[in-house]
Parts: sequence; C-alpha cells; structure tokens
Amino acid sequence: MLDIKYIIANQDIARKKTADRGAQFDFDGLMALDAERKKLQAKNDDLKSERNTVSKEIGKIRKDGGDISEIQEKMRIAGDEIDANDRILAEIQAKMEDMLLNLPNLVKDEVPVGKDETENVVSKTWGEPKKFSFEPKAHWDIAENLKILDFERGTKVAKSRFTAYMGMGAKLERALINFMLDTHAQRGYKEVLAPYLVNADAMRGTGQLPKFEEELFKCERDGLYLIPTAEVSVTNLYSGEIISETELPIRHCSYSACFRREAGSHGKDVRGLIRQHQFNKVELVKITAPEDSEAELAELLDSAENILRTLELPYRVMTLCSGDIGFSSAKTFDIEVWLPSANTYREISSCSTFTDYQARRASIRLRRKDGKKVEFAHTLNGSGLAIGRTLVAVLENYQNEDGSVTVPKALRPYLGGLEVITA
RNA sequence: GGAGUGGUGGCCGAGCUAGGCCGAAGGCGCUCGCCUGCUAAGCGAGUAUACGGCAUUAAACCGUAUCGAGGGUUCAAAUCCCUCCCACUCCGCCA
Repeated sequence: MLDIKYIIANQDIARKKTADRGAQFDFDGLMALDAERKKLQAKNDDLKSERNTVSKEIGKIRKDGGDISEIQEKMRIAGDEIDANDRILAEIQAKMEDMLLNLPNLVKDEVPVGKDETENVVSKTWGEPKKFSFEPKAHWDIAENLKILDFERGTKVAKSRFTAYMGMGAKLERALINFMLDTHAQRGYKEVLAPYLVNADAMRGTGQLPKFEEELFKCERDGLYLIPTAEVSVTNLYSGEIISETELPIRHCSYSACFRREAGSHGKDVRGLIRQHQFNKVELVKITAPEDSEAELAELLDSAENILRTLELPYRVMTLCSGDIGFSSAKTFDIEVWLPSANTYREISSCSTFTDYQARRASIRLRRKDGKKVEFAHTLNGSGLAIGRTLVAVLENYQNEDGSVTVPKALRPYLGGLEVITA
C-alpha cells in the first residue's frame, strides 16, 4: 500500500510510475475522497470535542442536583449528527482503503520501463551452457526412465499438475532443500518453519489479496488460504510489530511447500515439473531499515545466485521491466537457469524489494535508536531457490548419455556420497 | 467436538454490579540526568499509536480515536447489552 500523503505530494511521479506498469488507477477520485475525508473528520472531531466537554459538565451538574434535561436533549441531537458523520466517514475510508489495496507499488527509478517480459534486461550471465555429445533429454523423460518421478500417479491422487517423487527423486528433492537451507544459514540467514495455511490478513499484508484471490487455494470453511510462497507466512510473522532498529536487519530462510492455482496458465508447461500446483521452495525473507534495503537486495540476489554457482548450473540474471514486475514489488531480479532440453533459460528465482509497500499493509515498523521516531520498515524476499525447478535443472544439466544423472559435488554429502543416480 | 476461564499500554497487573474525576493506579523493563571508589542499590524525570488542526518541513502544542474486533444502550462506556475472533484449562479424538 502506498502512503496517501506521498501520493498527494507527488502526484506526477505516482501517475507516471503507475502508467509505466501499464496499470490503471483513479488518482483524482482517491484524492477527492481524501479531501472529503479530511474535511468531514475535522468537522466531526470538533463536534465530538464539544460533546466530550459537555458530557463532563453534565456529570458535575447532576452531582450538584442541577437540571440537565435541556442540555441532555441538545447533546442527543448532536450525537445523532456525529453518528451520521461517522458512518459517512467509514464509507469513505473503506472506499479509499479498497482503492489503495488495489494500487500497485511504485517501481524504483532505475527499473527499466517496458511493457512486458520481452523488455526485461539481461544484467548478468554466469557459466557456459554445457555442450552435449548427444541429444539432451527433457527432465520428464530422464525422470521416468530413472523411475524417480511419477506424474501419472501424482495426478491420480490429486489432479493434473501434481507429482509423486519416488525413491532417489524424493531423496534428491530433500537433499536440495537441506543443502540450500544450510548454505543460507552459513551466510547469516536464520531458519524458520512457518504455517502453510494463513488467514486473509496475512494474504493482504504481503499483497496476494484482495487482487489475486483466484491464484490461491482456499479452505473456505476455515477462512484460511494455502500459501503460494513462504514469503507470506514469514513476512507476516512480524505484522503489527514495531521492531527496534538494533534488531535489524532480520534475515530468514524458510523451506515450505507452495500452492498455486495457476489460473490462466492453461496449456502452459503442462508437462513435467516446471509448473505445479504444489511445489517446494526455500525462500529468503528480509526486514530492513529503509536505507539498507538496496544493499540487502544485492546480497539477497547473490545468496540465491550462490546456490546455482555452488551447484555449477549456468544462469543469467534479468532485471524485470516496469511492465513485468510484480504487483507489490519496487524492483525485481529474476534468476533464470539453463535448461538444455529447451535450449533456453527458465526462471528459478525472483528476488525483490518491496520498499515499504508490504510493511505499510502489514504494519511492520521500526523504532530508531533515539527511541522516538517510528517508521515503516522495508521488506524483501527471493527464492533461494525453487526446489522443483532446481531438480529439473540438475537432471537436465547433469544427464549422461546412458540415462544416468551425475550428482553435483555439492549435493553428494546430502546423499550419502552418491555420485551417480542410475536406474 | 463438549465444558469452563480469560483477553487492559514493551511486559506484569489494578480498575470492570454503584458508567463520568481512566489513555487508564501500581510494579517491572527501558531512556536520560544525579549520586556512589567497582558491581549492585538509591534519587529525579520521561516512556503508546494513528488521524486531524497546522500555515512549506520538523518540533512543540491542541483536538479526535484506540482497554481483542464489530455493533448497541447512554449526554457520557475499559466499565452495561449483543455478535464474532482469539488464548488458556479440563474431557474426547489424534501425529
């Protein structure tokens, strides 16, 4: 959520940056509502003040045995007016709230302007795509030959886009999770394991609601949602809190299963592990003082890249343009890993700073050392990494001609020293 | 799921069946100052947030709101009534 005061003071910027995203918003309407709100509140506060004063007098007069009927009646009428005004105020505020919740974050100045993903910018490339002496197979073929992923049975017990990991598939997935958590922990990220089901407040806090309800699995009778990313539960652990400046930055790494309805992606990536309704992910989440968020984003990105470098998987980093960046984000880097079978890079991580956008929604604040000033913190998060897609990348990049898959050196300690996965 | 108890400021905890003098006693913690040959103790002061008035910012000041949330009664509610949410205890069930 953006600060209404900021919007009013910086209308031109807000309008331009919202347009850069390709988003529509009725700024005039919002500001008119705010002006109306201010006027009415000032008026009503005066009425309330009057009532409070008179009410105290009534108490005194009555104690002295004086007559209060006339003044009482006057206050009753004033009370009706106050109630009526309060109702109008509540309506205006609800309308403003609704508008603000649907207004995306402002992208940072350095974010390239562009209309969609075709205008994202490659900002870094690491490693060389491996040359194969044979035709590299797609991960679903590799996995089925090795009997480590069972797509049909996964579908049988749930529906399409659900997969069962079998034997070494399950072990490899678990090895990746542990490897990533351990690696991040060494860099100062504190591990957390948080709820997979969260309430609507949490979803609103990080920006999934109200706008992206169709993307979420919902447990209707309990009013709970399955998290699409650990970002939701971990960030909201601090909602409503005022954190001491000395405790920042907070850095967390968190494993979770993630659940996404993938509404509107019919027919896209229907085969294999790339786009699942349920997938595993290790997420990095940070809460920082505003002045530190930029440096922390760079560090976050490097932590995510570090996983791929350690696994020796070729990747590139994309700076998302204004038209492709996420709703709550102010700046996002996507990391894309090389997939030989597709002969292209595929997204495996998304690292963002949300500036104070989520913090304002979730009310995450910090108190400065001087003890007086309270302000909104900055939140950041990034995948470090998506486990399923990492498994895909490992299978494809480390595949051998005989159908076996070499285990990346960094993962061997997590698989009892195993060097090759064979059928 | 059944029965019961309870939700007050960073924490603990008064006040809630006599509704006004309660944004709320007291204690702890914390901050600043004083004092003390160290540590501890002692003394003094301060210690919520949001919105509005505020003129261009900030401070100060004033007003309003907030005692789990929402609604109601009343001139006036932490205090009375209703609904909901949450926590804890016991029973049942269960990894």
